[in-house]
Amino acid sequence: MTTIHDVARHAGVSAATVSRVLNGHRTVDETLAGRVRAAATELGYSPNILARNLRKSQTNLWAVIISDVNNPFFTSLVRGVEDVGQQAGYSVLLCNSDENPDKEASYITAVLAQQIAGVIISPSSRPDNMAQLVEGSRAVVTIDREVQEVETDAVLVDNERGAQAATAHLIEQGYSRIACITGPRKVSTATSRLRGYRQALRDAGRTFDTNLVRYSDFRETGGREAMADLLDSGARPDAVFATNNLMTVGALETLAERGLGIPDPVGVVGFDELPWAELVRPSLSTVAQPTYEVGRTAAQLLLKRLENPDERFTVITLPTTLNIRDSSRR
Amino acid sequence: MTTIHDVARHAGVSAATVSRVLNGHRTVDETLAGRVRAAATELGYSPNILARNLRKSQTNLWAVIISDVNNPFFTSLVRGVEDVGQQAGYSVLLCNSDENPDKEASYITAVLAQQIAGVIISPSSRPDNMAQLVEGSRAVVTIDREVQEVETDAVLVDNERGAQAATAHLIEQGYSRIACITGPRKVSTATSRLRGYRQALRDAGRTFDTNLVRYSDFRETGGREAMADLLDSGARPDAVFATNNLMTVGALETLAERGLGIPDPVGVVGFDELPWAELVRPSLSTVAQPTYEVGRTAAQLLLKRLENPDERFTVITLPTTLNIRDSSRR
DNA sequence: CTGTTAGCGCGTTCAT
DNA sequence: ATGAACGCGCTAACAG
Repeated sequence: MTTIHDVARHAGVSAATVSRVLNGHRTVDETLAGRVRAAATELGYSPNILARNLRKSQTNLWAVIISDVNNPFFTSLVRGVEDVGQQAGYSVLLCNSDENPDKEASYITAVLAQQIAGVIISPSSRPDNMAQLVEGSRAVVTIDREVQEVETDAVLVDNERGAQAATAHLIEQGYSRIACITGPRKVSTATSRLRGYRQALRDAGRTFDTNLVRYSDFRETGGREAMADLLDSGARPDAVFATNNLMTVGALETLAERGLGIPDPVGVVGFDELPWAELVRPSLSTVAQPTYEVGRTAAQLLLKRLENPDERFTVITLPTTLNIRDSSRR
Repeated sequence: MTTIHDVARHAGVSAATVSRVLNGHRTVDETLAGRVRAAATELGYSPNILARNLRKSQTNLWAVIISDVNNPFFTSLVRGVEDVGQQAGYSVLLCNSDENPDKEASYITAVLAQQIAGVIISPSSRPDNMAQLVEGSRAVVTIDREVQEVETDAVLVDNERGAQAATAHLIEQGYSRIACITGPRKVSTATSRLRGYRQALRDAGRTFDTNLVRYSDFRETGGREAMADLLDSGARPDAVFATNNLMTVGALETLAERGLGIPDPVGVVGFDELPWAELVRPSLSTVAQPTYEVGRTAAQLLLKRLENPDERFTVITLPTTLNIRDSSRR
């Protein structure tokens, strides 16, 4: 392994000068700099990242803490992050919190111990985790979900408006008893989307009926059970708006089991795109999020924050798109 | 930040002793060890991983280099790796080579520079990348695809037998002109699965017709185009076996566009499970791989290799399962 | 069994 | 503008 000293000796300068050249400090004479660069390539020198990390008390790593790697929403997002990070010389650590605040907490501890340069997180329901992360980390960008208690840069999507559009569309198609399966009460995406649903009902002069609302867990099983409960409870829904992709899948499964047709007698719109929404029969209407863009944007915010730690926080809200397909069209 | 010296002073011992206690070297007197542990917790000491990394010339990181983060096959696998790695104190870096050997090469360089402890890789078609990785890295486990030129621990699935079962099933359902859409000629999964297809035809006394075979790229678009080409070429397939999930999706899209019914007039079986194969209509027959298990097993092999670098290489082949659903049953 | 000593390779003072 | 010297925090070799 060739070190900075080998290069220095070979170029006839000091190690300090080599370091300066290699880090682009422009206070070095051009001829010397040339000699250093020549020596470096000749010896096949590449810097020891571990030594640099220790010296700077910082890695060139980013962490992305998400709640489910198997959810295509997150993988596409991770890819956006990775493309930007890679470009800027960062590697991306993937942390899968599994919607479990304890697992999240343990990842946060690990991230702090590793002296990760920047963190992108879709926070779980426990605000003190976030507080600890923000406290101990130099750069944090929140994605997907808002956390009231802690201020950070953030990239969100317009959940309320998306949910409203979805619900309004169901109303406009003539559905009258529209149910909503939403996520945990403490997760902002669940409440925003529920708010949008409620707003659409209000706009149409409908009453908001809590019998038609279920709080679930953003998972497939949860969606399945919520749908079953809606059907069994006497609420008699003729349409359902599910506030994430996995719960939509669960709801579809229940409807299929019960032999209920889609879009008649029951219409369905989901939040989040499914990867092969066109292949599902009937094809599935969804509120699509710009997932890759969310990742890219978050990564760009992270880069900015690392360059300029004292700037004011930025919150970017990206729009959703309503994709009307067969499951809600009658 | 409290260091090992602070703890040493507080416990009235030397820094070396503290280090020994914290790393479980059992040559320390129990009373001293107790004092050290007490001092450590009292001071809220946590070791500086960056310093340890430099000293040991090794990180506590694993890298997983895969060809497509958006493919559910890989995300489930990554999760298996992560669950094991996390347990053993490793964090997992996700590297997305995108089926692009250049991207793969650049990740390999990065991995070597970072002094990553262990690497799990689904290799692209360029063997010298693998050679370089194995040369410079202390522990490498190959997954999914074989590489002839380089020997490593490996976790594979029984591709040939899986493909054979799928094809035999189509034959048994009475399909007579069974096409195969497979992957790149240089990727072992593509050739093994093609071999299984061929074997099943031979077993049934059918002739192998190259007009019914297409080499594609394991992607959705590739599958779509290959299917279109099969239909347009005059090969008149009445069934198709596609050798990965994304190409299966592509093939289904083409069939839908052309208004061709499934399973009649065209039967379909895919390799790899689709996340919501049951929701696709008609539901999709597949050869399922134990993806999570592949990840777990690879991670366990990696742990073993790190503990015992000089053992002989292990190659584990896991079985597949044929899930017969509606797309191939007539 | 424990303490002393000596780096790991780098970036950054502080002199010159 | 350049070099000498120092230390980031830890672990491993050696000595006792």
